[in-house]
Amino acid sequence: MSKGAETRARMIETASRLFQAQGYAATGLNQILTESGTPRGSMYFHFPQGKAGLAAAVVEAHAAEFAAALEAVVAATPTTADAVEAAIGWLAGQIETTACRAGCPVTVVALEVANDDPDLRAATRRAYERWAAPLAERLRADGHPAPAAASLARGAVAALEGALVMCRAFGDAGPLRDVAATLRPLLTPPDR
Amino acid sequence: MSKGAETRARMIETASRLFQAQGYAATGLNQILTESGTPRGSMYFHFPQGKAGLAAAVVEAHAAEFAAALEAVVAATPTTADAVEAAIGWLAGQIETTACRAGCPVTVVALEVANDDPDLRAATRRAYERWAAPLAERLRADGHPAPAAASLARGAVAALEGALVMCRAFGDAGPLRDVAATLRPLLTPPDR
DNA sequence: TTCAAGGTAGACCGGTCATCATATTTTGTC
DNA sequence: GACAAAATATGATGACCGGTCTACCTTGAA
Repeated sequence: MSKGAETRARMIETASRLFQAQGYAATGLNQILTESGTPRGSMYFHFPQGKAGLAAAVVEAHAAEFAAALEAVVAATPTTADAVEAAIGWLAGQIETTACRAGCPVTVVALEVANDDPDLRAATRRAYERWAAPLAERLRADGHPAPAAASLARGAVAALEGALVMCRAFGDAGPLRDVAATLRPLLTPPDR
Repeated sequence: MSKGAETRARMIETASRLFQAQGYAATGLNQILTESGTPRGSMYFHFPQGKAGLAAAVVEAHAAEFAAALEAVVAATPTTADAVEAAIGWLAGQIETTACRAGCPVTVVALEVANDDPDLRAATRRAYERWAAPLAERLRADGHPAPAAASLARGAVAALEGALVMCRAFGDAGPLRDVAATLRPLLTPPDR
C-alpha cells in the first residue's frame, strides 16, 4: 500500500467510526482529520466530492466488509439460522466492546443524507442488497422459493439494522439477542 | 389550548418532521423556527434545555402517538400478526405519501445523540419499550410464555425500525412489506 | 538522478450554529 | 382595569462548518 493509499484508508476508517458513534452531520471534517492524523489538503485530493465523497467511500467499504463477513459465516455454518446467529454474535461483541458506539455507518448515511443525495441513497441501497444476497442464496439452497427467500433475507437485514439502533437506545446488546431468537425459527430449514 | 401551548406543539411537530427527513444535527433551530412560524425567544422559554429539550419532547410525543396507534390496532384486530400488519400498512402509506421523508424521529435521536446524552438515551429506550409492550401483551394472550413474548415483541419493533431505515435507502416501502411477510408466521397463533 | 504525478500544508473564506440576555408585549385571572 | 406570569422580539456571541486555493513537499517510475 502506498503512503497516499494509507492516508485515504485512515480517513475512511476514522470517518466510519465517527459516523457510527455520533452521526454524519455532527461529525465535522476537522474531527476526522485530527483523529486520523491526516492532512486537510489530502481530503479533497482523495475525495474531490468532499464530505459526500468520503461518505460514499465509507458506505462502500462497510458494505464490502460486512458482505464478506456474511459470506464467510454462510460458508462455515450448516444453516442460515446459524450463519445469522454467528453474525449477530460478532455484532454483539462490537456493541459491547465499544459501549454502544459501534453501529452501522450505512444506516447513518441512509437516514441523514439519502433524501438529499441520490448517489448516496443508491450507495446505501446497494449495501443492503449486498448483505441480503448471501442470505437469500442460502435460503434458496434450504428450499425456499426464490421470491420468498429474497424477501425473508431483506426482512432479516432489516431486523439486524433495527436491532443495532435499539442497542444504542438500550445501552446494551439485548435487542440483537432478541432478533436472533426472533429469526431463528424462520431461518432454520424444516429438516432440523 | 392556549396560544403558548400551540406554539410549543408547532415547534415539536416541525422538529419531528425535520428530524425524520434529514436527521438531528443537520436540522438547525433556525429552520425549525422558520418552518413552524414560531419565535426564537419562545424556544428557550418552552424548552429551557435548548435543542436537547426539544428533542426529548419530540421523542416523548412520537412515543405516545405510535403507542396509541399500536394499542388501537391490537384492540381492533384478531391476531398480533394482523395488528402489526395494520401498523405496517399505515407506516407504508406515510413513506409513500412523503417520498420517504417520513421515518421515525426516535431512531434518529437514538443514533445521533444517545451516546452523548444519557437522558435522551433513556427517553429513546422508553419509547421502544412502550411500543413493544402492547405487542408483548397480545402475544402472551396468544399463548406465548412471558419472556418469549417480550423478546419477540422487541424483535418485531426492531424489524419495523430497520425496515423504515431501509425504505429510506430503497426509496420505497418495499422493506416494510418484506418485514410484514417475515413477521407474519411468527405472530400468528398456532390455532390459525 | 530527474521529473512528473501524487500528495500535503496551512491559511483563509463566508456562512451557520445553539445559546443567551434583556426589554417589551401578550395573556389570563381576579 | 390591574397586575403578575407567560410569552415574545431581537440583537449579540464565540465556536464551528465545509470548501477553496496555492505554494510546497514527497513519491515512484524511468
